[in-house]
Amino acid sequence: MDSQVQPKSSTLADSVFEQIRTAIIRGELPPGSKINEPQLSKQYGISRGPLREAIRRLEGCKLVEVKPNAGAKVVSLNSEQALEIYAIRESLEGLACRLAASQVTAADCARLRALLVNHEQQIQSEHGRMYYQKEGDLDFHYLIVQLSGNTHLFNLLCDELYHLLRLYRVQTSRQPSRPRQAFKEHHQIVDALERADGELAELLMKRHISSARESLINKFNQ
Amino acid sequence: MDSQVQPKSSTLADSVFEQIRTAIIRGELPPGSKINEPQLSKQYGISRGPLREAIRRLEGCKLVEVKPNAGAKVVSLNSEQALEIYAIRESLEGLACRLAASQVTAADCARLRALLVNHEQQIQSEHGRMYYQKEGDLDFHYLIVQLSGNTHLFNLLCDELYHLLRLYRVQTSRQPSRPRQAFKEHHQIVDALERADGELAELLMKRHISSARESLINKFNQ
DNA sequence: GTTTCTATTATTGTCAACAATACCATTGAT
DNA sequence: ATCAATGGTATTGTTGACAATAATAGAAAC
Repeated sequence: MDSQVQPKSSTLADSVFEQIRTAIIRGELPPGSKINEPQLSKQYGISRGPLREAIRRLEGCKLVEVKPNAGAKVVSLNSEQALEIYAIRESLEGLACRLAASQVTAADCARLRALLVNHEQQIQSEHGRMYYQKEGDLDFHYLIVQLSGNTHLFNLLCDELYHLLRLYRVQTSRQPSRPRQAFKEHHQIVDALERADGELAELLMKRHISSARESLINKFNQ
Repeated sequence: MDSQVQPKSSTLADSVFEQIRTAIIRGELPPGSKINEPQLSKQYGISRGPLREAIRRLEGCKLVEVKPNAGAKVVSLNSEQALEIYAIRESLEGLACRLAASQVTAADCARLRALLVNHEQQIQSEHGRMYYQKEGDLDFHYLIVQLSGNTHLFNLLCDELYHLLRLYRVQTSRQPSRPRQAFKEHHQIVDALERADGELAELLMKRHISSARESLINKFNQ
């Protein structure tokens, strides 16, 4: 019953924290499911001490909710909450674009272009369904946030909000939408970055994410 | 040596988590200081088990950094990191204002005005130094974020970013600046909210926070 | 047959002891 | 006198056991 072999992290709590987190993000621990301490401690081959530390850390990351004397549950997002996060994401990624525009190098832009070209090939080979689906889309957003140079912004988006949104996608197993359109918008954003036009880059990114949010609204409105 | 009596929370880990967090925010546990498990467990009258859970949860909230086999330290922000957070805050509070503008009631605006009037009295009685200093300033920002109706935005700002900034202020024991000007800007923001002018409210709030950031830059540039 | 009460079980919360690692000071050598 | 090595001490990491609470199933009453 013991499934994974831990990748030699110095402390068990840290190691198990990572493992549970990826399990949650992958959907192996579905949203709303209860976290059973004896079962998990057996599964990972550790005692309940470090396991509980890992759970408490996940609670701090808002990936699980723990009620006294009732245990921890994987957090579950409804549509409104997902929209709330989209609004935050729109604002923050717009900021990331504006910051990135003022300091990207030509090499950075080349990397962004390369990402997009690579993704486009996947689009063609997969008949346009793969781009969003396989999270290749996120590579682009990750890189831009990284290029913003704001470490806290990076952690906030990539270490928290993206995880939460992934959680929601797992939950609704929602299909990718408008891949070609998104691809086009991505290129326009890089255009703006190359011209060091921060305001435009911010505007385009906000509009881009807003479109994604709109399509999400339509999805559960019909 | 046992200082506080815990306010009867159901689980010790939760109770101690709160206590340590407020101790950090108040500066009783200064940034960079080491967290000694035996000492704290004695101080709070609990064993190391729940204490470590609390520490791990603080780690998830990014209030402490824990290194394997070396223990936990209260997180310490340098000026650049504080500026990073200010940039995030500017973006998010702008969003909060835009959202709030579309749904505030007259009663909400009245509450905001009442807060400002109350603060103004403190300004006069304290010769203008108290407004920022005593964190009365934050009441206003808290309420606006709350009125945005975005729960995740509220948690993010009020439960994480504000705490981090408070930490920085404790660290530099920085004095309040430009209280009267801030007071004026606050009233202008409420003006915009009353007119349900989301765009203006967002702009004013972003500019307001940007000013605070600028004054922070000047402070450590001279 | 349904409901309520009780007893059993499982799970969570807490603790104290043990193991392992890092920190520190003293000692010895060059 | 400076530096390296070594031993002791303090702190962290981990475990298993115990206590307390909640969940569950079964029996008795209506």
